[in-house]
Amino acid sequence: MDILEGLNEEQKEAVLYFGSPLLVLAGAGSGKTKVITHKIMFLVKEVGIPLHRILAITFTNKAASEMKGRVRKTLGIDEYPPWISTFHSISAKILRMEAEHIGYAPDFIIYDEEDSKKTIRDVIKELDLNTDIYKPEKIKQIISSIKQSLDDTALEFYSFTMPHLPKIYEKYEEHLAFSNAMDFDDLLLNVVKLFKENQEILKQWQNRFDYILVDEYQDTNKVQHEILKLIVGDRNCITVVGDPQQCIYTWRGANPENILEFEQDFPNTKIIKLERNYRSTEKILLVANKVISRTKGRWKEKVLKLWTDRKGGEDIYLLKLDTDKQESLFIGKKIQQLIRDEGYSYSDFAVLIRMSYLSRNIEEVFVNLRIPYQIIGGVKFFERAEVKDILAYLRFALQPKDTQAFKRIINLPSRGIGEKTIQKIQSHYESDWIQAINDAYETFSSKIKMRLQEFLEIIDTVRKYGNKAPSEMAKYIFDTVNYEDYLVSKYPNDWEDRIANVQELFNALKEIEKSGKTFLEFLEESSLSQAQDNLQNDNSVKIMTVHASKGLEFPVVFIAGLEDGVFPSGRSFEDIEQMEEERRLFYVAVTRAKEKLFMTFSKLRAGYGNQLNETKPSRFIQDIKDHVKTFTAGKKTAKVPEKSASAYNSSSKTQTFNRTISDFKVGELVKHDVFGKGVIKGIEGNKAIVIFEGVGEKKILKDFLKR
DNA sequence: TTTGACATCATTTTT
DNA sequence: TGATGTCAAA
Repeated sequence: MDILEGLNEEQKEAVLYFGSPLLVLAGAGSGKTKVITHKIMFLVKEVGIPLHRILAITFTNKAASEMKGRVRKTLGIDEYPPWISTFHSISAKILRMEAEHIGYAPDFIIYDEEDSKKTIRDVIKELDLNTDIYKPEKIKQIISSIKQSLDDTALEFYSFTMPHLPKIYEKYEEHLAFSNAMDFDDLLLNVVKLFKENQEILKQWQNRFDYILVDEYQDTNKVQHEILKLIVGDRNCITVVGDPQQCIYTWRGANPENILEFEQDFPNTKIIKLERNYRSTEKILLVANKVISRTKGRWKEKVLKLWTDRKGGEDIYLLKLDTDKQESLFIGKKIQQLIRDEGYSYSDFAVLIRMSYLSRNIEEVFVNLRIPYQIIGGVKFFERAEVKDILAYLRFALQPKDTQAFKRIINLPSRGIGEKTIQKIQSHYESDWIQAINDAYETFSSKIKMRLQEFLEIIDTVRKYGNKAPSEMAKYIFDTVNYEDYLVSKYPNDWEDRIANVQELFNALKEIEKSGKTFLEFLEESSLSQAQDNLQNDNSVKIMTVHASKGLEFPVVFIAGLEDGVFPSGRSFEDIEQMEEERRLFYVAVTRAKEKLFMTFSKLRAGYGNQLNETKPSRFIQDIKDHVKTFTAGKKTAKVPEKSASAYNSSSKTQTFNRTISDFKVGELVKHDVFGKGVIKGIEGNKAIVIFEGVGEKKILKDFLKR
């Protein structure tokens, strides 16, 4: 395959540019991943850089593995490129190799969000502080933002209201250290520390890579930026690709301005803009451009303006519904209708939402309508309590320093070991929890001794075989602790689903035995797994948060819940910066659509419990209302332009759905609103197989055929 | 000391 | 809805 095949002028320029740092400002759907893949080809084939000396950083694991596959295929090689990965995975890889230099054992454990929060809660309790002032959630956020920004002024700032904050921070770090654990932020931060404190090691890592590429650069934070700066050094070997308008992770330390300041850190930066969009219709892009042109950001003049030569396109609809149930129902029915009428399949659709809990209604309706769907995001597989429980046993056996794993399982299922016993054990802690139990052992009553003995025996067995046969050990744990009974009594409503999840965990563990991966590698992968990683290419409608939709595209997109307080989120009301991010988020949502775009909002929406609350339409609607067809479902209201409402009604296929029709015969000539003329090839129940002129064969509900 | 029943609370987005 | 905190009984 030719390196420049199928690329436009700007893309070619970006691929071939070499000699100084390159910043590619690439709008949504402008082919930025393509540019990166082709650039890797160029570097290997033309510049002569060995593939394993190229470091390519993507935003998701899924993007990484897709890129790996593509590079492998286009270069016609067998092995997978080793250094295409996410920031977090690469950092973990580096830290495993260099752990000793920063005072960690190489088998450190990665604490997920829940583990970290629990650790902070423990610390706050230990220090006997008031949890109304010292809220674990908030404190986790503060610590996280400090670690992400390499700047501890926030510590001072919040110390006015929380004088013990520095103490909590310090204790939290201590806890992590003695658990031989790192939180997500540490994975990045420790790489910076490692490189800054060990010039020799930094040099070695610089020497490992001849070129560095970064995708989705707009969502990198300060630490990630720092890692890049360190690895690149004073060489000219970096290309970053991104779009400030798609920066949606400022709450994780990213900043749309970072990308614009790239030039300052990397002198002689060449900038190439990709504004030609290959994804969406002109009408969709018009709305997208409208949304983002209202931005108040300082970098307003640098906004990319997307254009396409896919002129026209289908109208974009904005629907107002009475209740959230109706909203879901509309979406479901519309999907079915488009499948029937226009030959779409389930996998062509995505429903985008601002918050994961909005998926519940939609899910319910889809179940009723028998629409196959997949929810991406929400509670992830490895975050499910039952999965974490079993994994915690394995984790603890592997790493008996792991405090959160220990606390999770020591009394699960209940074996009569409560808070006091744990405290006593903790007071004997020196090297790890097993040692602590043994040292505290003699102080306990015979009953507790027995229980601890049982626990230690389980752990001992798992320790012996855990690495070789993790799936066997998972089953062993499941049986020995009567985990099934525990699930049944704790979750009388959905224990079956939960057992199925455990079953799935067994399978996943079996897989690693086959693939030759270690259990530690598996653990690492699972803790760094992302929402998109589970995305399957099956024939189902995808329901996901806008965040999870980053980088994806779909022929038909629904954006649900366009209400003030939902989208934009109520949390963003007082903060201009946050509101700007909501706007960018909306922009990302709109630009996922290739052909059709529907936006919906509901007058009433259920909050927690099941209480219906009145809503206000999203303020973003104001910006786009001239470019979309608005209508109200059900009753017409005065506010809706007469024309639009009637336009919908006349074009609404659902209205014509119940026509009674006499039977068609094979060979009969028919007409269809969308596909035009055709001839019936066969009949299957209420559907007909029709060959349409210039369209081909389609299965169509007879109701939609005319003679 | 531990457990389980009950009340109360809050919900963005995620590596 | 579900997760967490509080309190009295075992």
